[in-house]
Amino acid sequence: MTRPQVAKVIVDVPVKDTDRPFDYSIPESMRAWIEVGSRVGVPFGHRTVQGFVVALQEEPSAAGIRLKPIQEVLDVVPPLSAELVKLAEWMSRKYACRFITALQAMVPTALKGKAERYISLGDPAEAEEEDEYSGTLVRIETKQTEEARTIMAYVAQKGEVPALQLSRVFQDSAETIKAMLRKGVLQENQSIKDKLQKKMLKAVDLAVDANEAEAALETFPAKAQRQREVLKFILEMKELLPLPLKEILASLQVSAATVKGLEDKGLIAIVDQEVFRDPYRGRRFKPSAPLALNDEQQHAFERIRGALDAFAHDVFLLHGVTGSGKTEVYLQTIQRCIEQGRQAIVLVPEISLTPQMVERFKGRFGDQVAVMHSRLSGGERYDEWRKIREGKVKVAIGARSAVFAPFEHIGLIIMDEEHETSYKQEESPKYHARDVAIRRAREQGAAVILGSATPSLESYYAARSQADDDFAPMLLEMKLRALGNKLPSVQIVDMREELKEGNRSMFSRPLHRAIEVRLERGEQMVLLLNRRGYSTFVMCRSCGYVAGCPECDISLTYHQKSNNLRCHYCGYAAPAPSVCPDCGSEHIRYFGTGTQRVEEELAKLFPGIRVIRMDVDTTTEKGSHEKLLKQFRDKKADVLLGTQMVAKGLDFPDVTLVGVITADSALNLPDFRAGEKTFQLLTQVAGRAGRHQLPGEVLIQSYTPEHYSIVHASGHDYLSFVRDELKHRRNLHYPPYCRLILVTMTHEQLPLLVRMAENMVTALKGKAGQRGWLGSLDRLTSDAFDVLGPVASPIPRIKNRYRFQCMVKWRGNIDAVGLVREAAEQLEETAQHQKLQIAIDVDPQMLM
DNA sequence: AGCACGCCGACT
DNA sequence: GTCGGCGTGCTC
Repeated sequence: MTRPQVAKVIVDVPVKDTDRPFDYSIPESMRAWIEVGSRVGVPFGHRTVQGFVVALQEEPSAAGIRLKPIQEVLDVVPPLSAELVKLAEWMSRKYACRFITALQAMVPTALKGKAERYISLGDPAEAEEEDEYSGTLVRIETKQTEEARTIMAYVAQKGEVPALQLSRVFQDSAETIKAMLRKGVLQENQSIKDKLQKKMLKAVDLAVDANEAEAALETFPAKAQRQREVLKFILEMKELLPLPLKEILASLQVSAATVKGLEDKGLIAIVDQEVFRDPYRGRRFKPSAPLALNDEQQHAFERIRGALDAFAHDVFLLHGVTGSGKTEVYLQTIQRCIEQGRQAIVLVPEISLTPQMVERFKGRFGDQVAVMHSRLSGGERYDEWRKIREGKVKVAIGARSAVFAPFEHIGLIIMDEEHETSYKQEESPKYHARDVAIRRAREQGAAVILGSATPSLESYYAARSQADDDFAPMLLEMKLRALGNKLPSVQIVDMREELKEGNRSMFSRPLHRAIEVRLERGEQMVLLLNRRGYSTFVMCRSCGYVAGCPECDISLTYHQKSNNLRCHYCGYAAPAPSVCPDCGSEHIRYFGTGTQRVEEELAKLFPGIRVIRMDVDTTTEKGSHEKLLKQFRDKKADVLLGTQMVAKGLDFPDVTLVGVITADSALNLPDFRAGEKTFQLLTQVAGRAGRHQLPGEVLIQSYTPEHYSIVHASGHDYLSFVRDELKHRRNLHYPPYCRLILVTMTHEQLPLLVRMAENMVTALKGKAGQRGWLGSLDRLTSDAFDVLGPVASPIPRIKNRYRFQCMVKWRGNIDAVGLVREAAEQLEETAQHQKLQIAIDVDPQMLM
């Protein structure tokens, strides 16, 4: 039998020089365990690092070079499959990131092991040998000294001591320890240690077969009746073996010694069993049967089922108004997928991964569902992940990273709220889960559903034009609400008029009146504060001083709870000043309409009003988000007040009013998607009203009520919005009419950075020119490549590093990312010693 | 990234 | 004369 002898390993050293496979020999003992996707510990330079096997070879490639052997295999089941390794490789090209960065993004952080050093006694034979080579320096009589003897005794007793521990215990003996290591009296070895350990539980299993145990019951000695009871119990529960020891002790009120007695008789075995920390353990979910589908749902379902049955990798864009019953379509297609023996992934934006959502999936599919939450602890998340890897579940539901769920046979990937920006990861690998999902599905013959009431312009345009071979989703429309009720009426309130009429409050008269009415009727309401672009910064009204971060050019945010000012970017914190540090004036004030201020205002205007505030301040604690929503559902409050997070996916039957305090605070941001964001947010939040029997009303307060985003949102008119927005995008050459790559360069020294940034633009243009791509986007050429900038980044300095950026706009069938990467590497080469950092963001969502 | 090797200042 | 500063070079 020929087994591969060489493994190609990507090591966990995320820099350019090591971003390639390294070859290792596979020791005989490991050959049966190592696969593509295995996580291994390998000697690398002067240390041990973690790595992933990305390829295997039967024979050593070139003769001559002797390979180091793999030191250890870190998991029994490889955490990645060949399919995922391939996907990671694709990601590293598509998003210009290191291979290892992509691989690491696919496994839970619990599996990011680091080497730990251990000290043990050296092999005596080798110690002698070593002595031959050691110079006069180490010729201290190690074995003779009292100190050395104590250390050796300590190590001998423990067998293996973490190096750190040894150096702490014998702080003053550093020299002796070093000498002992050199002599070989002690030896150091490194081993990769995971961040988390599997939780183990003592469990009981039969050691003999059931019949034999039954027989033993008959002949049990009279004085061991307790043991007999235990054995009987175990036999009764034999379907559930192994049983946790704790349960047996509790159910039968016996001591561990009794059970131990059975083990001594050889009838049962006490084993260590891995515990899956189930965050939903003990919670019961109301089972739900498939609901009847209306015509539109049925049509969508049948189209998708057709793709599933044909094992086609079709992509569907399911455009359904809020409340049109997209989730039921998801559930029934997943059902179909499971029936086929395949697995499904459901991606949801982090903030809509609410208990409501989880409940619907758990209710339908029970414990076949694994949930991946950002608020799970590392261990919990690892356990959910293992359920997937080990085939214990059929459905994975989670945020962005769930797209990497390690299933073997994926049939369906669903992305709910497809337009959400949280699908784009802002740290490296800066991937978009939509693109990864489509790529993965294509390789696997799986179907994809992108669902939204407000699809992103990119997706909608691709579906409409059917131009792009890579991504041309089929459009499925659902225009009616599933329960037959109408979309809520939306009224826009012109806040300029309010001001003219002398109303300086943050509540317009219509909104004020509407709140009053709800309070009288005992109905509930949702108030949205669109705080994007707003923050509670501190400004002096006398001199205009604004409190800013000393290391990042950004204003500090005021936090009421701790009464301090904090920097969003670097974490800098300072106490909030009571007088202006610049001019000494006392007229220093906190600006920006925070949710706290709205809450205070509500309390003042409507005495006795019960408000639940949901924002970053009130939802940091684990489970607080759920708790607040449950309180609101239980009618413990009249108002749910919050930022974006109240707009998404919630479904409360008694909400009849949705108020948007300021619709346009995001419109003026320097972001070409500002209009789209505003439209989406308004549409989503409007959809929270009147979802059930009671009719809903939506009030949108705005200072720019004529803006097409606001007008079309109030009319529930997605198509008109798209028409206007596309016009806008075409004129300004923005996606979907081209694609973007944002290149951000940072350096401590500004003049140097500026020079480098200019070099970058020159290099990009030069390379594009050589390839004949350089062309103005105005011309209707199919291939185009243009570079804008360099300019200072919107946040020009972070953590004392200046930031400059340039923007590549391109389209056509060209490898634009490859070119950018090439230019970046070339620049890093020439500026190697100058600490220039270059970050490439492909298809950026945030331009700030 | 780390870790070792290597070549110049402040100390016993 | 050494200890150690961190520049720079390599990792199958």
